[in-house]
Amino acid sequence: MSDNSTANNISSGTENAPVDFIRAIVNEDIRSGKYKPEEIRTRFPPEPNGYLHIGHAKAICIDFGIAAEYGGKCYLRMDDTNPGKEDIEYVQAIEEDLRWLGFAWDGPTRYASDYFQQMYDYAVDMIKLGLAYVDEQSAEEIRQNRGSLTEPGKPSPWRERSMAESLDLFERMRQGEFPNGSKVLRAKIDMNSPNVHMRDPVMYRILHMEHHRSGNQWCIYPMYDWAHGLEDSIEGITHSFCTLEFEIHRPLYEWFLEPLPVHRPRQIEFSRLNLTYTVMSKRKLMRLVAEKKVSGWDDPRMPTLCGLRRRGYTPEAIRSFVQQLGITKFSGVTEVALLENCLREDLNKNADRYMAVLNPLKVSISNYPEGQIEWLEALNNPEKPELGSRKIPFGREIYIEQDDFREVAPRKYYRLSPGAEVRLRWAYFLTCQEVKKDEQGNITELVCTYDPETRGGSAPDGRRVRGTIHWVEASHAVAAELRLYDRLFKCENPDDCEEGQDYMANLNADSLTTLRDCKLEPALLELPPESRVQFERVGYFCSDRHEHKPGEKAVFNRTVPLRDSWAKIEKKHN
RNA sequence: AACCCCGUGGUGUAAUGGUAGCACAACUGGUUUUGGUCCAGUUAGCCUAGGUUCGAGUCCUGGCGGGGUUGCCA
Repeated sequence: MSDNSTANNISSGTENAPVDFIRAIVNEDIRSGKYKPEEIRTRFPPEPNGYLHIGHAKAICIDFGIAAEYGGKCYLRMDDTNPGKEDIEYVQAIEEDLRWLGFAWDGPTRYASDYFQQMYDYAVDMIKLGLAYVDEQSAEEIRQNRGSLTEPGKPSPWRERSMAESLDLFERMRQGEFPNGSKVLRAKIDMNSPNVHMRDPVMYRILHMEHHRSGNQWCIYPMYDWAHGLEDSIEGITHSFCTLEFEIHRPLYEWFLEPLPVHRPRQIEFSRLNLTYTVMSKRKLMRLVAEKKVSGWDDPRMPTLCGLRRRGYTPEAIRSFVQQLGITKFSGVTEVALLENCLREDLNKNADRYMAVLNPLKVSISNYPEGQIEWLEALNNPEKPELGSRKIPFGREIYIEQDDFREVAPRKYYRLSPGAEVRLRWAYFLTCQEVKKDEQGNITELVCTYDPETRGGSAPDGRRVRGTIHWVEASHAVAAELRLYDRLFKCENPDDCEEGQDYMANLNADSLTTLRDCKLEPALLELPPESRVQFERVGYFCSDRHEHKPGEKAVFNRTVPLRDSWAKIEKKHN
C-alpha cells in the first residue's frame, strides 16, 4: 500500500492544543521510558457491520492523530469476529471513508480473523492453565445463572470438569462435532464478582456459519472480550483507545492477557461524541435507511461520513471539529452548531463564490439595449483575491430572488421595492419602476431601469446603496435542481419523545426541500461532481456526487446556509 | 437496586494546590460591493456539605445529580 506510506501529518491540529488526559498518559509512558515515541502503536478497530459516522471520526482522529504526533503507527483492523453480522461491503466503505477523511493506516488492512488460529492456541493454553472450561448449559441457563446486578451468579455444573475433558471438548467444538449453541468455552473467573462481565464470560461460541474472509475454516468464533485484547497484543498496540462503555470490560481485558506470555497494551476509555439533533447508533441509523426515511447511508442528512461528504462537508472541517471537542470522560452532548461553525470556517476560506437564484423572479431592464450581452468580471473569492476572477454574462432580462423584492418594504429592508435602488452584485445599480401581476395578483415580472454609470457596482457620483442582491442573466441561465437540507430531527434530543413513541416520531418533515426551477450562472454547470461552492448571499452548496453531470445536468446539495441576520431582524419584529 | 465512571457559563472544554481562561451559542456596536466574512464589546460558570491546607475547581469523606454495565453483539 504505497499510498498509505505517507505520514498522517495532516494532524488533528494539535500544535497549540491543551494536553488531554490521554496524551498525558502517553507522555508519561514516554517520560518513564516505558516506550520510545516512535514505538507508540494505536489502532482503529471497526466492526465491518455498518458505515462510519461522525462519532467514529472522533475515535479515528484520536487513534491516528496521537500515533502520528509521536511518530508512531496506527493500524486499521477489522474486528470481524461475528460472521453473522459482518460483510465485505462494509470493509470497503470503511476504507474509503477513512481515506477521504485524510488518514492513512500503516501497512495493509488487518483482520481479527487472521488471528483466529493464535487465539485458538491461546484458548487451549487457558484451559491448560485451569482458567477456562467447556460449558454445556444452554444460553438461557447461562443467562439465568449469571445472576443479576444485585444477586451473585451460580456456578455451572460443568465448571469443575477436568482440564482433559475441556481440552477434548474444545477441540471437538472446533472440529464441528456439535451444533450451534450446544457448548461454549468459558473463562473461569468469579461468579460472585460485582462486575457481571467477570462472571465466567463466554470466550467462544459455536457458529456454523461462513465467514466473509475465513470462509468455512472455523465454526467456533471468539467473543469480543477474549478476542480484542489479543488482537491488540498480537499487533503490539501500546495504547488501546475505546469509548466509555468498555470501561467495565477493562478488568477482563487485563485478566485475559495476564496469564499469557504476551505483550500487554493499555486500554484507555474516553467519552463518545453525541450531537444535538442527531442519532448516532448504528441500529438507529440502519432503521432510517431500512424504513426509507432517508435515501440511503449516504443521504446528505445522515451523520455518516459518506452522508456528510455528499452533503458537502470537508474532511478538514470534520478534523477541526474533533480537535475542538477535546477528549474527556464526561458524557455530554455537543451542539451541532460547533460542527457547522467549523464547516463555515473552512468553506468561507476555500469555496469559490457563484451566483444562483433559488426562487426566480424575472426582471426586465427597460433601458438596457435589447439583445445585448456583456461579460462582467466577478471575484471568485473575496477572501482570497489571488484566486482570480471569472466573467459572468449580463443582459436585458435577468432573474433575481423572489425574497429580494417586496411591494411594501418593511423597516430596515434594504432590498428591491418599487422606486428603490439596489446594487446587482458585480453589475449595476437597479431601480424598480413597475410591478407586473397576473389575474390572481401574483407578481410575475418587474420592470426596472439600470444606471449605466455604475458598471461594476460603484457610482461615480459617490452615491451609495444599502442593498446588494444576486442575479442571473436569463438567456445564459442554467436550469438546476437544488436540494435544501435541514436537520433530520426537529428536536435537540431525538430520543426525548412521548410515551410509546421513539425517535422516529421526532423526524423533521421539512428536512429536505427540492427546488427544480433554479437559475444558475453558466459556469456552475461545468463543475465536476463534489465541487464545493458558495452561492453568494444564500449558502454553501456541493454538486452531487452521483447526479450532477458536468455540461448536462446541474444538481447541487445545500451544505449549510450562510448566517442570515436579516431573518433574525425580521423574526424579532414580527 | 449493586458495581464502575463522571460533575467548571446555555454547549464543548482549559487551569505544577496560588488572579477561573478559550471556543461555540446568544446579545450590542463597527467595517463591508455577500444582511456573509472580519473587528470590538456584553451577558453568563467551579453540583452540594464538611474536612486537610497559609491557600482547594484541583486532595479526602458524605450527599445529590448524570452516564455505563445484567448478549453465545462489538
